[in-house]
Amino acid sequence: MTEAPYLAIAAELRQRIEDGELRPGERVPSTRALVRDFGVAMATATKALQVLQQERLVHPSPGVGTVVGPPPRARRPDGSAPERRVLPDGSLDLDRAEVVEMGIAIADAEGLAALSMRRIAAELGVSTMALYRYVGGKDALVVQMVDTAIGEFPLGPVPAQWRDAIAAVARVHWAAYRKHLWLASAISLSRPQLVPQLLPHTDAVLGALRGFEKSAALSTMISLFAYVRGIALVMEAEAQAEQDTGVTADEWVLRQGDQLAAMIAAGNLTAFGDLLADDFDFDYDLDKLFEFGLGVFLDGLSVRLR
Amino acid sequence: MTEAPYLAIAAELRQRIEDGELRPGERVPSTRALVRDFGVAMATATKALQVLQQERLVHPSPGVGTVVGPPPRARRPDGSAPERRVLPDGSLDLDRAEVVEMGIAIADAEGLAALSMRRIAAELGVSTMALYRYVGGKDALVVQMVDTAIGEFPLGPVPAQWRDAIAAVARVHWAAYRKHLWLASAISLSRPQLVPQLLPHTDAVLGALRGFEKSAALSTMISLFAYVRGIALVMEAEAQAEQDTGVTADEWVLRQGDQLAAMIAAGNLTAFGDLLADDFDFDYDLDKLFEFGLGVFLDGLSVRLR
DNA sequence: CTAGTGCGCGTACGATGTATGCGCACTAGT
DNA sequence: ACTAGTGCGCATACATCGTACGCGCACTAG
Repeated sequence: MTEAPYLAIAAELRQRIEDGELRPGERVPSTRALVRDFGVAMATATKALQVLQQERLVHPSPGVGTVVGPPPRARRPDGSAPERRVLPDGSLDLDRAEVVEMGIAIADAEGLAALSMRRIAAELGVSTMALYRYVGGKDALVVQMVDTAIGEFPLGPVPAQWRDAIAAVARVHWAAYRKHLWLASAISLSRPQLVPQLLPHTDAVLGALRGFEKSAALSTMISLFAYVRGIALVMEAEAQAEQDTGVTADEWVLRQGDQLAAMIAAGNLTAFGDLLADDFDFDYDLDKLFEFGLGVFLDGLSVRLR
Repeated sequence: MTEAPYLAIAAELRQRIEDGELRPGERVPSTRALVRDFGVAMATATKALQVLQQERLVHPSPGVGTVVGPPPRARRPDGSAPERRVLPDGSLDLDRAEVVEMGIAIADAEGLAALSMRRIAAELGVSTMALYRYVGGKDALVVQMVDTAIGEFPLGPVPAQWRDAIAAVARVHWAAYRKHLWLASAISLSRPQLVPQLLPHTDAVLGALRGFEKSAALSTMISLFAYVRGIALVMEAEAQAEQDTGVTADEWVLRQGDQLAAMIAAGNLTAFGDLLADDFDFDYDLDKLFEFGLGVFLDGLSVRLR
């Protein structure tokens, strides 16, 4: 799930193209040639070429082979759309969007753990492997999901005051996490892939802090996002636990109360004991919690950045 | 991996014991009886009884059955330790510790993704299923790993000043995350299970904030831990990516630079562009980053809590 | 000695992500 | 018109996972 067999072939071909060894118009080795030369299977070679195609470095020319260079403007043979449409430029974004949307829908409803390629395929009424024509793999799919999920929450006009601006970005982030509970862990799981829709957010924060030292601005941004995601993860864990066990946090405390009390007594955890002693009822409102932490962070920034 | 088949049986029996329907000294249904009555397999019944045994609600009496009540003081038949020792009280903590240690070792070296029951078993030179006698399942194992990993970092004396106290706890946490890169995501993944070794930490924070409003103290604690884990996740992602791809963050920026620049240009992300424009070199030191954010947070608390 | 117990672990099941290979529609060249 | 060769699409199959299952064993009470 984290390996890369066909990517090596793609990389090699890409190198050859960039070095000018393969010039535009020339034919890149056919899938069968790749099969022979690299000792791999047909589909692996196909996938390698597919990668380069998505990068628009090459394009297939039926009956000829795969040639170097971007695809020509599509000739629309008119009509004959095979149920699922293909965009004018030959890319397959429309179907990809469908797959990604379905992924998001499943993850929203049942969490990232319930997200499987088979599940998506079944839900869309297509075969499992058909998905791989649109998304490249599960990891890539998740990155796409993250990107479009964040894209649902555009920034809007950013306030002039740096403090308000930062708060606005943080709240947008929070809103996204709140709607898509899986988002927080998905962002951390997917390697530091480029998430284009995230760039305006980082830009807004950096812009708001333009007056300050650069390293401080960068540190601030990372800290801020780390904090927001941290709280979001708390929220996700709570939601998942409740879904899995059917027990809310309050009920859990009630049920585990004895064990907890015993441990508190055993470890003479006085402060903890005090907290539970008087019937103090902490309402587990994560929105308030988030705003509290955000306020603290911003106050701290005011001090630090003068 | 997240279901509970044998636990239902355990719960039912526990209920019967607590209700007094099964009194101390009486025999709980034998494994074979459970197999018959619940329509499950032998091992499932065995596991159910094992659960109650670990809770010390029942104990096995060879040749008789499993009887209600805590186990008697062990008779040591002396010698005859079958290679792997068993503790005097009959528990199996020693071997469990071995399993947990091995899990930690693997996760430390290759990340949580590389952690599998088979792998642990192979590394220990035992059969896979033998592990289940000591740890109950992978989820439980991970919780154990988290607990002992945190346990490696005891608190020591907590400073008197609330600010210093909180900082001390946060730094201990950070040290733990730093040594065990998998810890941050493991804590979030494992359900809100009780992690005993964590209690002193929360207690220390709550104790330091005793003077303040209770809900504020609790919010502060959660926010603090969320922040620390958030930064730790950034660190983990970076480490994982580097291990998987063999590319450091700096190299990545260099390599992806073009793509990034294109996106910046396309989205007119001016602030971002400025940052990359002059050859500003952000040294990606996560320790400094962590301290920066911690400082901000503490400054903010000073303001908020007066 | 026997009948019954719990224990330990080898085997096997049902998931997963995805590499593999086959049949097909298609086109360029003859 | 025909053939040889292409890329495409998907059904099949594999490796890996967590762990439920069931068998054989050592043991003890009667």
